[in-house]
Amino acid sequence: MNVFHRYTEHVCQAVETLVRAGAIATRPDLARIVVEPPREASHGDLATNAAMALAKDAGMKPRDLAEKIAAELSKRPDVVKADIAGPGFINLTLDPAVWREALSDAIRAGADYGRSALGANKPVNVEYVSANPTGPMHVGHCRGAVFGDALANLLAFAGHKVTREYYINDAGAQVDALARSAFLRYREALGENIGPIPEGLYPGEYITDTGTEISARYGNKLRNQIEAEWLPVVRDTAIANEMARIRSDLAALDIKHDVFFSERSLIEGPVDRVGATIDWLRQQGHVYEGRLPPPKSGAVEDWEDREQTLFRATAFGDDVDRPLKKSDGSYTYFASDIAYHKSKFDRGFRDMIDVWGADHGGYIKRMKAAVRAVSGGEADLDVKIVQLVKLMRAGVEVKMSKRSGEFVTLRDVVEEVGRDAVRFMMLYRKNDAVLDFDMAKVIEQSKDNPVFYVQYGHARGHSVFRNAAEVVSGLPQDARARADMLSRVPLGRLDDSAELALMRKVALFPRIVEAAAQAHEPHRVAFYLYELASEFHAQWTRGNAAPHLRFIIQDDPELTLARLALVQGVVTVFASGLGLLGVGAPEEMR
RNA sequence: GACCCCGUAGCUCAGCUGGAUAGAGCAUCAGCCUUCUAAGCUGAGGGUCGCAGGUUCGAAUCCUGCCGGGGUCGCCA
Repeated sequence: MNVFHRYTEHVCQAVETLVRAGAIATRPDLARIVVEPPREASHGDLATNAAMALAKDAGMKPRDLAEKIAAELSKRPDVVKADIAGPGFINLTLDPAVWREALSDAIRAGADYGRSALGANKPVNVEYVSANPTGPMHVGHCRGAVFGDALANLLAFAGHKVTREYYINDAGAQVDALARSAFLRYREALGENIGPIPEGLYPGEYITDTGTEISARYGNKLRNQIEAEWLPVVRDTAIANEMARIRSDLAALDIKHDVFFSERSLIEGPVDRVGATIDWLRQQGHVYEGRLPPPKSGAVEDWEDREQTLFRATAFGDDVDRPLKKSDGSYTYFASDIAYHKSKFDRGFRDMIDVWGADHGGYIKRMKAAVRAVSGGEADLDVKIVQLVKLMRAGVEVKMSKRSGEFVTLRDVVEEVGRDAVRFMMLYRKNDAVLDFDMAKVIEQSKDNPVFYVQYGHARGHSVFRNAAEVVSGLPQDARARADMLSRVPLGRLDDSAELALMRKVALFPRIVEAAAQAHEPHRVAFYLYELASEFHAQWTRGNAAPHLRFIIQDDPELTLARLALVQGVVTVFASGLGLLGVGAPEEMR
């Protein structure tokens, strides 16, 4: 159990004791109690808002209540001091042994340090990427991919049973356009001059592969067929090829999925699950035939007022009811998506997270409404929007144009700057804020580059281990053996204030993991790691001017061992935290 | 016109779901290398948290209304 949980319990116990003794008249609700690091280090080790949070329930003034709780907490042998400050904060100064023990615990836990049971093994479905299989992934897809992947890592680490899912949009007009584009390339492969690719089709060169493949497999056979005959054949091959390309792009970024879910399978499987879902909703009274007011955008020329099949989204918080069928009788994208989310519910997910690009923001309300409807209010959908990425090179924006097919692919970026830089920088920003991604800056080996700065912290720790072998003769080479040894060394000599601060920072990691998982915000881990790196580098450099603060003290193996334990704790957190982000933790910078 | 995001130091951004004197990096200025890698560190200056109300012991954080920037509003996905 982490330090913060433990002291939250101690505070609760103190309050319970006071209630039993009659010092507090009414039993307050303890859930609001927070134990956190104080704003300023000078305030002590931990701070709690307990007195302020409970004052109202207890019918007491915050500071009066604080006095009593503080007095109770002072009785603990590990509490050196319990001060009251400001409006009623209780600041605890702890015996440093608490932090030393926390450090030993961290080392002992190793790769599992920070792992939490918060999720109670509850299933959660995280859907991310879900790019159309109509072409290579471009940088725009990158952020959602990395975000979703890191969020899934984080939730798993925080004790959820995570399923990572990709929804393949392999039905609808876009993949038909892909098929037509591939058919042109097929004719081209057979020697025909196809001229320019018509408007509405995909001009990308990449489709020639599929054209060549089809010509090799079918020869002239498809050429004289009518579209209804060749289209499904060409489409299947084209989609398979594009999905293979996407999977390979994802692999380059180390993005993983457990389930690739085909939209087409919902419609063309053994049963029409979209139709079944609509029928089911109709039985529940959530689908009806009706008319809609025209769109407000004013840009719709072919608007046609007609009676159509509508989902009663307004009953679940949306602004208007939403169509489920197009005029040609086929399902709208939304209809499929409802069936898809119903499938998630039927597969046992009560917690769903969808990661979407900023351009889909207007779709959130209706999807949440749909999930409410198909789950009878039992399931919760959180939609995380990742904002645009502005691609830069040395401060100059890299312009991309969809029309000319001139866009920077995900693969280009990964090849230019590396997986680690892409992943870290995509996470070094809140998901709903626009992100500038400078390809020149992220490969810079300097403190201005957060990726490097954090990785260097990890490498620097290992550099200490390499150098320490001369002073500590018995220091094991093997990482596990070393950690095992360091988890047992006496830490009493770690008494420098900066060393204690580092120990506190290490002890904070589990709390960061839980908060980030709860908020669905992996960027918090990235920022935390940056702060940890900052403190670690600072402590290192202090050793320049003050040699007695160096990690390795030539004639003092005992002190050296204690400090190596501190380094081990820091390194453990770097490795663990970077692992959550899917960023490598190198032992040497080259 | 409606809905969604954003607005915090000159710049780029955090701010732990309502707590203390609002933080970090860059930039500026003043310092630190015969070292456990200076690929780094220390210190200083710099803010009416877009504006105006409200909720309460307490608001950058929650509510309402404005202002500015971006996105979306199609039988595209």
